[in-house]
Amino acid sequence: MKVIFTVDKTPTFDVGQTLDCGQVFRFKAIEGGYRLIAGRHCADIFDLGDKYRFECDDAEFFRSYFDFDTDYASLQAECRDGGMVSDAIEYGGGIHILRQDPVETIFSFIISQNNHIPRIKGIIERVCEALGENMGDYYAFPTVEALASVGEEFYAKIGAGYRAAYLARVAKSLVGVDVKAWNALSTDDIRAKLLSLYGVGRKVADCVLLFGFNRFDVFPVDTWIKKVFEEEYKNVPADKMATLLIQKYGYYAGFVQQWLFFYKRTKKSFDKV
DNA sequence: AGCCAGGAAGAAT
DNA sequence: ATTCTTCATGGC
Repeated sequence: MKVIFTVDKTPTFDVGQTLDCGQVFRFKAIEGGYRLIAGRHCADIFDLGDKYRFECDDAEFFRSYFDFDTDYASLQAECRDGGMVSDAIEYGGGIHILRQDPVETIFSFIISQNNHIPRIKGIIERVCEALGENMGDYYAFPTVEALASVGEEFYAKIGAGYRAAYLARVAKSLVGVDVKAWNALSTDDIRAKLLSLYGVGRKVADCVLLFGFNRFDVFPVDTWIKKVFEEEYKNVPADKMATLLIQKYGYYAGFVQQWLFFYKRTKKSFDKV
């Protein structure tokens, strides 16, 4: 925890929005900002009003992780529709889509299924405390070997519920697999590999594609997104709905999904728009 | 107290 | 190929 750098707060970058839009779970509020843990790295991020001060162990890691090289302003300009998407961008335009580790996102989003965010965070934290390397004042996300060194009983004991069997089995099936190498494949081919993992369906696969592989021609459909489009696509199954929304929003579907998700989940007056 | 949570597997139809 | 049921647990 020795490297320090600052980043401007702009209309297209807000740390609070970026962390709270549901894409990442290992963060918490601290005095004056947030503590974020990603993989084996940690950053304390302080809100200085007009900028953010990052105190971390690896500046290059977090500069890449926060996706500062993407031009969000022109991205947003292309996505504005004068309607719902424009409103969502107006509300959550400070969101950046993080560049997370694929294996960490696989496990995190298996845990997330049919679950609450506070509980998801608790389960992930207990897994890291038990199996991750002690980095001093935090725990690294465990290696797949560590995750595979325990069985279903462990994951049940730390509160994963019926997802315990999924976690144990996926851990063992990923030992020795170079998941990052899947990046060379097409979005559809990566999705097929993800769907072959026990406990990974279309929704979790699309979250991993978006947050772990940074593929934006995906549209994860969950209960909140269903609410957004309930009139437009009523009685359409979630995975078919995802396909329709990808056709509708094209290459930027993933960004649109995040803006709409954040807007619907956090803005109470959304329905009156 | 009940209902719901960023779903998916397996069975039934 | 599509729909229904079940799954474990905590937060609200």
